Amino acid sequence: MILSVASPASAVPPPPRRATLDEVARSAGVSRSTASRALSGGVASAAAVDAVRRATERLGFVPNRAARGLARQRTDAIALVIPETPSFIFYDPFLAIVTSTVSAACWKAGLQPMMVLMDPDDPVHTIERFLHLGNVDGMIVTSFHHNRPVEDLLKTASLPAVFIGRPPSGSGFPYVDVANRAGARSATEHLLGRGRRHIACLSGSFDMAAAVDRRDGFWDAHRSAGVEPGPCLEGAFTARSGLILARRLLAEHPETDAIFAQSDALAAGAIQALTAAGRLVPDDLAVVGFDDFSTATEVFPNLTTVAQPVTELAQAAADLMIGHLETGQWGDWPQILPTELVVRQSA
Amino acid sequence: MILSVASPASAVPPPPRRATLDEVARSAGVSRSTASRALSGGVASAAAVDAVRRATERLGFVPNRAARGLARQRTDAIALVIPETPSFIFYDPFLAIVTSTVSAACWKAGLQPMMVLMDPDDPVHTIERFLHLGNVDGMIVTSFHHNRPVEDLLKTASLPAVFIGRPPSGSGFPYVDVANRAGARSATEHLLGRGRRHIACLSGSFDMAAAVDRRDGFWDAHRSAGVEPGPCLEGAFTARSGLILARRLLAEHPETDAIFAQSDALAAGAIQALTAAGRLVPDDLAVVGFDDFSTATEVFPNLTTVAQPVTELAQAAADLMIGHLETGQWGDWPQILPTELVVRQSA
DNA sequence: CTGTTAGCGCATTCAT
DNA sequence: ATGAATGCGCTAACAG
Repeated sequence: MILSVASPASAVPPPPRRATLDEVARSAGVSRSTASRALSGGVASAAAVDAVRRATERLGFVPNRAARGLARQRTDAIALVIPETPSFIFYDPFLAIVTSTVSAACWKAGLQPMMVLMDPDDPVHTIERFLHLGNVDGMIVTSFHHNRPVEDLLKTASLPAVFIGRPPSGSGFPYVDVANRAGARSATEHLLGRGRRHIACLSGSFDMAAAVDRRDGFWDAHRSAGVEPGPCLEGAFTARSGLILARRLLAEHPETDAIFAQSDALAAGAIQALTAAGRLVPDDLAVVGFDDFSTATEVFPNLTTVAQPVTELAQAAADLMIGHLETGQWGDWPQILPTELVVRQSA
Repeated sequence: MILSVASPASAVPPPPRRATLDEVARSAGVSRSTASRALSGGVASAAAVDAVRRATERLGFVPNRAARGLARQRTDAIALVIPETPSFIFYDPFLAIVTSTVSAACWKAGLQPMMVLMDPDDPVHTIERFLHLGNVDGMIVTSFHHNRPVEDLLKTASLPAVFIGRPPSGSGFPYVDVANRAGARSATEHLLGRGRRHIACLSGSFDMAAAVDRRDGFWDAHRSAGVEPGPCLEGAFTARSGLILARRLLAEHPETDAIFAQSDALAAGAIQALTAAGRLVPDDLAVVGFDDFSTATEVFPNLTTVAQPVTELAQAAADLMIGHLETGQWGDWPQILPTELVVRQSA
């Protein structure tokens, strides 16, 4: 009786040590190499494959990643590099979508995604060491700001890399992007089509390619229409920035009758400033955003905005990377995905 | 000449193969084990440490993670498990903050964070195999819905785990959480203090502990004040849900003069519905949210809301996990972090 | 304090 | 088609 108290049947779980390939092989009555082949699709008799498969299930075998990596000289892991200060990452739906999409794609392909947050101001020593052969097989870089040290670091990593968003020209990195310029142009044309003639542009930081491209699209539309473009105010892609820039705009350019904001967050901030100043949207000032994230339908009035296919973008980047890892070749790039103007209430 | 064309000096980059510990040791004139100790802080003479350090820099040595993991029987990686459908993850600032905070904390501690997105509806076979000894040393679980299969899966993983947010009662997992109940209570009390007597609650799904706790706090405040609580409508923590629930509320409970929304997104959706219906916020209906994410200051009127310290929460979870990995012991838990009511315009 | 000796778990030659 | 042998790069006893 005492014994059963000291060690009831349910008290001692089976030792948590995992089964090894060796044990599977023995249990299946084959050699380790045969077991290895059977599991990884090498040559093996049907009988062997079956026996190994059953032993695998019986023992709950799951291959050890480190061991496999050591032997195969690859990690089956890829880094998702985001050179951005954490405080921004928090509030950026773009990065959230990219992160989860890339993650899902990697898992599906048997790769492990690793998020590498990389504060540009930090001593990036840890990450520098990490981004080297032996830790990951490749990297996907997004939210890249023009920044020489970081660019050099990525280059010396001598790892296959693909960028989400146009990389610094001449860097030669494969990349995918959305049609920022065309999208901005269509947004601006929409405004012009509604008879607006004093359109301002609220821009993200010009150290990012997206901000530059969208500004150029804004200018393109004006040039084609023969209309003088309004001012282009540079800030960040945030609501706070939108608030501040819009206030400045009202003060310095009171004739403005429309705003092209380079992000939904910028637009939301701008609308807030306008509303607070007693201006009606879209009557007094029309506003169009860029992104079509959830903010677009959370603000009032709902945002007319340029929808960008972020999920597809991230998927394309992942596919490019995965393809390269599997074939050693790069697929077609750059892939430029189309945007679409979504007309709601704000313009 | 032909030879030089076939292999110009600049065409063949130095073999990208990394230096190994062996080479470092040889270059430093010591044995491999001494080099190993010197690098990982074991016993070694100052001279040896110095020689190894220099050789390391000279050769650009970076230790191979897989090899180290194999030898030490630990991976120095932890999983951040998010059992949530991707479509939701996209738009949840809570998860974004948790993700980046946990990531940063892990990197700092020399651990590699791995985001494990886990669609509850998927055949989770891949992940099931992943969450086992040999792939990660532990896991941090967040955004947990009551879901038996997933709970069982996490348990059978027999991995150290810590939850962000109260886990299913009786599960025994260490966890950290915010004071949801007290926070909801203070929000409701604020509304009562402004003379509101018909307060409704817009709730997230009750399969999440946070929704239940916040509802209880809503009731607590009413009970203490001797006021009959208004209806509690269940939905999700999203803006879309807020829109729908608020419409229903207006139709079914027209006497309502205030809303406690269990998230900022819910509040934003509700405000939109109210505005569309011609109700003034906060005059006709006061609204208070929960979270204090960026939405709170992006909507108009700005949200009075219960701020929750998500960064600290995530940090606490990471610390708990890291501490366990280092000492084998669990630190104090549960840690319940305080919330704070932030009064703005909406109530 | 240091070098020698064994593995860690798996993939992959090479024979058979 | 299969098994035996070898090695991936590192850590951890173990003697010295």
